[in-house]
Order: sequence, then structure tokens, then C-alpha cells
Amino acid sequence: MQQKVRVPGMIGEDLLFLTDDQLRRGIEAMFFAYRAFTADPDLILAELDYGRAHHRALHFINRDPGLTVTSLLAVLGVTKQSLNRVLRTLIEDGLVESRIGRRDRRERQLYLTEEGTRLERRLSEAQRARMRAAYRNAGPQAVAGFRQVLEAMMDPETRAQYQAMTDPPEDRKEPANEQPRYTYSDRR
Amino acid sequence: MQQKVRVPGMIGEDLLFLTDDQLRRGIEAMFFAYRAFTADPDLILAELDYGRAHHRALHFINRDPGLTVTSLLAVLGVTKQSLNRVLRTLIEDGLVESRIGRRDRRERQLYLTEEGTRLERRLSEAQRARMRAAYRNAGPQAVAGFRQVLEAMMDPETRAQYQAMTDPPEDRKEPANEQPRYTYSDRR
DNA sequence: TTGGAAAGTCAACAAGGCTGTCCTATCAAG
DNA sequence: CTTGATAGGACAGCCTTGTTGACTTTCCAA
Repeated sequence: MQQKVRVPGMIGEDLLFLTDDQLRRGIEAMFFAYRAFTADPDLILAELDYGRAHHRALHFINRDPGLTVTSLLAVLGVTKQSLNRVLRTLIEDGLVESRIGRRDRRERQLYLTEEGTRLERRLSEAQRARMRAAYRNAGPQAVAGFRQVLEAMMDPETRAQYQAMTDPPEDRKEPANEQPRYTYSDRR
Repeated sequence: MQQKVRVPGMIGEDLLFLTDDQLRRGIEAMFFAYRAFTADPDLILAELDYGRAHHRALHFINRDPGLTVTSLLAVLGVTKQSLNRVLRTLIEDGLVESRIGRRDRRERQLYLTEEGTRLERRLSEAQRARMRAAYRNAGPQAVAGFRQVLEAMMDPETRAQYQAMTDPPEDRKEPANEQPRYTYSDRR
């Protein structure tokens, strides 16, 4: 079990980064970082009696307005019943609007209301602030590596979905406003 | 709100990686990757009627045998009651042993039993396998960046704790077996 | 016209967070 | 030796968010 091999001169490249110990460090880093990653939005959500599930719904509806319940279900990877509970409160509270599908009237297309947009922005700005600080601190090269490892960690289907999400500017139904749009937001 | 600035020639360094859009990509990468990260152990745990909380306890007890309940509490960042529920089942099931503290008899020092060690190994090997594949795929430079960003994302206290955990070989109570120990485990 | 997909609903259950309260054992200081 | 503080454990009860299973309504498409 746990066959450990003492390596004398190293093979070709430096393989020390594949050590069980290095892997454990990475695992723990994921655990601690993810906790921090969700901490800021969680504070805001707690005030409003919402949970992480609400944040996730708001995030993906904001990113892709008009997406159907089924698509959202697929992205989030939860059951219809679980999502429905969350979605219902968001709709009741006037943060999300559910319109009957234009192509297929069985489908429901989801949109954020004004108020929903406001909350989403508040939540995601809190989350971005931490991310931005971490990015800035680590630098562009580190960020590239960060993304590369995370992508390599995903299940293949998820990764495909993730990469398709906005990798190509991709026209879904709206012709999509073109223009490269090199935007850079800052504050503080 | 959301002040966007069209950047013509870029400032000094390339700041495109701090774009709100790039930050959003990073946020989504965290979400999807974390889901994958927990997926493999979750499958094993489900078989045995355990949950993620049990895995976390086993992990940290394994990493630091003899740690006290209070230390474990601090690392996990949950309440005593929440941990206790999990710990109790692990002790009842004979995976964890709780010995009276040697220095302070009020404390309980936690150890994995044979069986606990076996399960921990099974869980962590599943998790490491995915991590190893991702690491190998991304390469050592990317891994360095990955860790750098995750560390920058942590709360300062957590980061200090994380870095202290095994950064210096550090003798806690055992004199700690020295020797650099360049080990490299593989299979497949 | 009919089969099946999309959506929604109800009920029930479980994991794992949380708070609050209370108790015991033990240490350390006065 | 007493007394206050600390470590741990237990019980009750609450919440969110995940799950299954069963059932209905709506509506598209063959």
C-alpha cells in the first residue's frame, strides 16, 4: 500500500510537485480557500435569510438571462425539487421573473428583476473583491496556473460546459452584442 | 456603479486578468472544480453512511495524530456540537480513538484506529488521484500559481494556520522524524 | 390524437450547519 | 482547599439544502 519511492536524481523534469505530501497541501488549500471564497457572500445572504443556493441561482440567471429551468438545473447539478424551492422564494420575493418560453411555451425563461440584479451585484461584488485581491497579489502568471489546475480538476462534461459558457462570445438567441469589450473595473 | 473603463493601450503591466469578466470566470471555476473535488470521496462516503464532515475529521486527525478536540474545532471552523455529532459516530464505529490528554487530563487526544486509517487512506487516495491527474496535466508552474492564488484567497488567520501546518517540519511534541524524505508515490 | 417532455407540487427524509442550556472533570490560582 | 475557568460532552430544537418518489398540468410534435 502507499508505495513510496525514494527518488535519487529525479527523472527528467522535477516531479516533486506530484508528491503525496504536495497533493495533500493542494487538497487542504482547496478546503480553506473555498471556505473563504463563500464567506463574504454568506454574510450578506444571512442578513436577508437567503442561502448559498439562492446566490448560485442568481449568479447563473444573471450570467445568462432567459435561460430555462432545465438548463439551470444542469448547470447547478441539483434536483428539480431542490432548485424549485429556492427559485420559488426568489420569484415570490420579486428577485426573479419567470416568463413563459417564447419558442416552447412549456419552458420557463428566468430573468432577474431590478431588485434581483441589485442583490446579485452586491453578492458578486463581495466575492469579486476577494478574488481580485488574490489575483492582484498573485499576479497574472499565477492566475493562469490557478485556472488551468481548476479546469483540469473538473469532470470532462462540466469542463466542456464551463468552457462553452462564454469562451466564444457565442450567440445563443440574441445576436449578442459583439465588440471585444476590453473592460476593466476597479475601485479602491 | 460598476464603473467600466475602456483601456486603450494598457497601463504598464497587462491588467486584463483583473477584468470583472476574468474574475467571474475564476469564481465559476472555483464552483465547478470544488464540486469535482468532493465528488470522488462523496461516492465512497455514501456507501458507508458517512458524510463530508466525517471525511474532514478523518483527514485532519490523520494529518496530526493526537490533536485535541479544540484544535480540530479551530481547524474545521465549526461548532463543538456540530463536530461532536460526527466525532461520536466515528468513535462508536471504531474509526477514531479518543485518549485522555497526557499533559492536561481534561483534553482528549484524537487518533485514527487501524480501520480509521484504512478508510482515510481510501478517501484521500480517491481525492489525490484526481488532484494528481490535474497537477500532472497542468504542470509544476501552473500548480505553483494554483497554490499561490488559493493562499491569497484565504483569511489571514487561516492562511497563517495553513502555512504553519507543515511548512516547517516543525516538532510539535514528537521530536519529528527528520530527513528531507523525498517521496513520490504513483500507481497506474 | 396521443406520447412524452418541461415544469411544478407535495411529502418525507437526511446531513450538517446553528443556538442555547446544562453537566462533569480537571486545572490553576488564590 | 476552595473557587473560577476551561475542555469536553450531551440534549433539544431549528434551518438550509440536498435527496426520492409520486403525481399533475401544460403543451409540443409526430
